[in-house]
Amino acid sequence: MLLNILLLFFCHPFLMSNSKSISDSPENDFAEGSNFELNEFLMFDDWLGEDPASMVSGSLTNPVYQASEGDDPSGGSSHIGGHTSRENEGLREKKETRERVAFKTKSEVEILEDGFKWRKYGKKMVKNSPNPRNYYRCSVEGCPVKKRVERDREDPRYVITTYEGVHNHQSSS
DNA sequence: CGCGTTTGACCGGCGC
DNA sequence: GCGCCGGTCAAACGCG
Repeated sequence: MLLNILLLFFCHPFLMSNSKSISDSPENDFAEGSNFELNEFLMFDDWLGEDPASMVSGSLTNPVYQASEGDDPSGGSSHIGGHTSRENEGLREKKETRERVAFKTKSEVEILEDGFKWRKYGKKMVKNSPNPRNYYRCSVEGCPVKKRVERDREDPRYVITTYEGVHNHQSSS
């Protein structure tokens, strides 16, 4: 688990800068683990078109994304337990913003300070969850990074933060 | 006045 | 084709 974290941080520079900025800033009280603790995290590299259940890294057994589609009676459940449209992977060629990382943290607040400036651009109520989902974009002009923040469906104490893309600049704070 | 948030509209993909 | 659903836009608004 720890090896996974180190390896992933090593592979993703923007994650390294995130963790560094958290530990460097003394005003972040949750950096010491008082009311903020990183319980679990999921790592997706080139996530699109993959079965999320197969992407859950090593020792993680909590199916975050499976829970989000568990009991949809309206036929909305699709790619988790049901069919997998793997044949589309061949034709799938998307843009560069493919890397996705999902963190599941235990926090009372949803605004997790990670060293970057974010601008909210959307909010949605998702199906199967009473909690809204917030969409943020990196404030730096030209930076393609987005993130979405939502509360866990069945554990409102947890916050799921999903980063998408790689910063093309230094952290700003 | 500049920048961020809010919030309903809009849009594209997908299943029926 | 229609409607649902997740994601994004953008105008209005708020705040320093």
